[in-house]
Amino acid sequence: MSGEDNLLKLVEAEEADENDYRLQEQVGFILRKAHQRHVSIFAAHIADLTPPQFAALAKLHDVGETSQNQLGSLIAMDAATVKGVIDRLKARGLVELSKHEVDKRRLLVNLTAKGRDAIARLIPIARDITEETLAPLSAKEVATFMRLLAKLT
Amino acid sequence: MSGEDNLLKLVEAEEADENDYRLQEQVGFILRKAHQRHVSIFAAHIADLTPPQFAALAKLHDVGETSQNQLGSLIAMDAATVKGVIDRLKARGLVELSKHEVDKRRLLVNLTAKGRDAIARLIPIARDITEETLAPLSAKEVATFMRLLAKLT
DNA sequence: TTGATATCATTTGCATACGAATGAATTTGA
DNA sequence: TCAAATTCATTCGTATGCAAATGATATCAA
Repeated sequence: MSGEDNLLKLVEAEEADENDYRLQEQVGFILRKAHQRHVSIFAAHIADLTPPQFAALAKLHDVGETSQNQLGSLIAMDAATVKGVIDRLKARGLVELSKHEVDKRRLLVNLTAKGRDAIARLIPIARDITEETLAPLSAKEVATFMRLLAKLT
Repeated sequence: MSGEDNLLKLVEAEEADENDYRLQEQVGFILRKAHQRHVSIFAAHIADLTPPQFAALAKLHDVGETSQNQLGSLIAMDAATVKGVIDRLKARGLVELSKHEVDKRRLLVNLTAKGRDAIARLIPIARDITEETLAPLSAKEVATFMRLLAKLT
């Protein structure tokens, strides 16, 4: 085999490599689609709340009063994002805000009675949403998938 | 055991059920976090393009000229979203638009020379991004995870 | 004590993401 | 054929999501 042949093969290999890139098989692309599907299932069951809004209420229900930023870190939202979510929940009377007595930087967030009612009503529905999202998998597959997905975060 | 006891147990069971809801273990919540992590890894490797923009270029590189909506369906974006993405790629000279000669409703999208150069340069980096995203998993786990993730879409 | 750091929150700007409404062009079907 | 339905694209409104800049407060350290 000549040197030219080797060079040609090398070039072809590189080009094949590039032509071979399959977007549909990349983890980021599928992750984005899986997330979209989940959001769509969520919306079909809970029309008046988004997943981030639900997450904020569920976490407040779980831990009680917290500061806005602390809540954000508990539900994986940066300060700018959590502010918008909390503002909208406040506008709807589901949470209420107050100032921290000691640390004047902190903005405390609490569920209102209406917020507590809402989250109590929605949690059983949220279970259905989880179930429907995972419906394409068998019970065993669900366990495997959740274990591996958790490793990716 | 009295009837009151049974009723009490039932009520407690329901409340325990609700108190037991663990947001951090729900597939939607973890999916959102996994997606966030991927986007962050992507941004660390490719600063001047978002994942959706990259997806549009990669798909155009793959299939060649298509209509805007067709491209959207290939990369899982609705019409409103894909318009914004393509507008920004056009503004940067990475794609060009033209009207379909026969079907005057259609807006055709093509890579420019600059767009082709960009995607050719970025595809190897995109492979690194996929690899880093999946780095917490072993090779075997990657195969399992990708198989199950694909079943969810 | 006080100056440097760090934390909490807000604001701005940009980029998805999608429902709903609209308009133009095409296709279908009675 | 022609009215109804469909498709393609655009626009508007709302909601994440994040980087960067800013201001107020709190903490740390020399």
